[in-house]
Amino acid sequence: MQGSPNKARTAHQQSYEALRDMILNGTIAQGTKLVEEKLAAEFNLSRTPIRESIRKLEQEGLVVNKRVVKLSESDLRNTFELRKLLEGHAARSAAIYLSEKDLLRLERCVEVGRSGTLNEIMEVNKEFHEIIMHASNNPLMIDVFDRMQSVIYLFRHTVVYYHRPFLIDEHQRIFEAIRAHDSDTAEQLMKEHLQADLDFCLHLIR
Amino acid sequence: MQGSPNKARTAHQQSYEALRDMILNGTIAQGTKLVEEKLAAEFNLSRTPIRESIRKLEQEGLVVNKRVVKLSESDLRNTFELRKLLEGHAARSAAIYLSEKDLLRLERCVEVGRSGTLNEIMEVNKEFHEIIMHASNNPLMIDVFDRMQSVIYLFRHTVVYYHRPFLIDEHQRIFEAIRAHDSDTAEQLMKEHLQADLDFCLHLIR
DNA sequence: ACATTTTGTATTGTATACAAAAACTTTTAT
DNA sequence: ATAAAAGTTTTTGTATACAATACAAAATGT
Repeated sequence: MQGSPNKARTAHQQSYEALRDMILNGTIAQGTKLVEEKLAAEFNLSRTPIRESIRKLEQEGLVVNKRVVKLSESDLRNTFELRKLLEGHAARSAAIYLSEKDLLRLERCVEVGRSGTLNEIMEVNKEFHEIIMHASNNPLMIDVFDRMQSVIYLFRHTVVYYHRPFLIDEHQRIFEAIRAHDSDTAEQLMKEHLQADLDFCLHLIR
Repeated sequence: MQGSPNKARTAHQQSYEALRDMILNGTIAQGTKLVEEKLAAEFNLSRTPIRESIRKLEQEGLVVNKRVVKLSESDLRNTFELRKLLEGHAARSAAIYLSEKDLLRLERCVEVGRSGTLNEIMEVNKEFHEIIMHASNNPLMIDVFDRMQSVIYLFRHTVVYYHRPFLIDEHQRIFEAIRAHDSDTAEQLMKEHLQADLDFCLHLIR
């Protein structure tokens, strides 16, 4: 999909992605004011495409009032509350509708989660949740989920990096509930899983 | 806050609102291609602010690929599925946390819903759902809800205009469940209420 | 010393011009 | 007549200039 490092992208797309990545990996610190002209100079562009990038980042919630967000504890809580709703619902759908092919993909995510490198684990963690979210079959919900990804990323980083215990065991149990078409359990386990993520994050940031 | 009809809004804010309203009330037909220069001429502005307006409408889902959306049956279903999730959850919170003041406001919405003019009914219908949504106390969810408003509006119009039966009765029962702090019932009733809305809309558009 | 106005500077908002790309037409070859 | 190619027009993307606004600092009066 987006894997091809296609150079035929427009300037504002490129600068958007570059800016987003810089925010996500901390190159641009939280709270920094984004000044159009400065960034334009830095990227060797005019203000016009930079402007659009910033607007998009604002829509995503990564920029508020021209400043890079400072994520607070309540942002964390709010994000996970919404995730529990969306992904809980999606897990339920997955238990009913998920294809054989996607079941195998899920299983592989669990396996790699046990044996992979740190980067691989982060990768399959993301994939695990994506596969389930897409099972909702509701493009609107998927879109909301996608919009949250950047913010989620900032947190997920900590979760995996600090090796949260039982993370993969929880994935495994969710996977099994989905495979068994047990929708109530799948939803329940997904919500508990996200709650555990939240608790772990909260524990870390204090 | 925003009640003051302040004329100190920027050009792109004004053109955004104007465009949105034109789409919502059908002045601009669904499927119409939005051409920046044409609109700029029409509004006596340059392309720059128009561009921003269109981008924002795209984020809201009212414009796709430079064309005004044609809402399909599955858009309708997807929207209501997400609403059930968000507003069901909010109704639950409302049953637990809603203030006396907001309870009174809710009650008034039900009353005006029985006795008001068509415009008043549409107004309080919106307010009823807003009060409950805000009880979620989750700005992120409220934001998602707000973003859906334009699309919801297009549908709500039909629902009230064609006098869906039992609409106010359902509001009344939801209100009573909230007042009684019965969160399970409140959530359940809200979901049923939205499902009934959906069914009514589906019935109409066929 | 404190509040208030004035001035200057930084930053965003808007208009305009031109280049690149996309969408349409017409022409040409099969 | 149809499909490909070339050309034409429309539309979008980007750069730049200037105007309006917001912000901070200095100056002025109390």
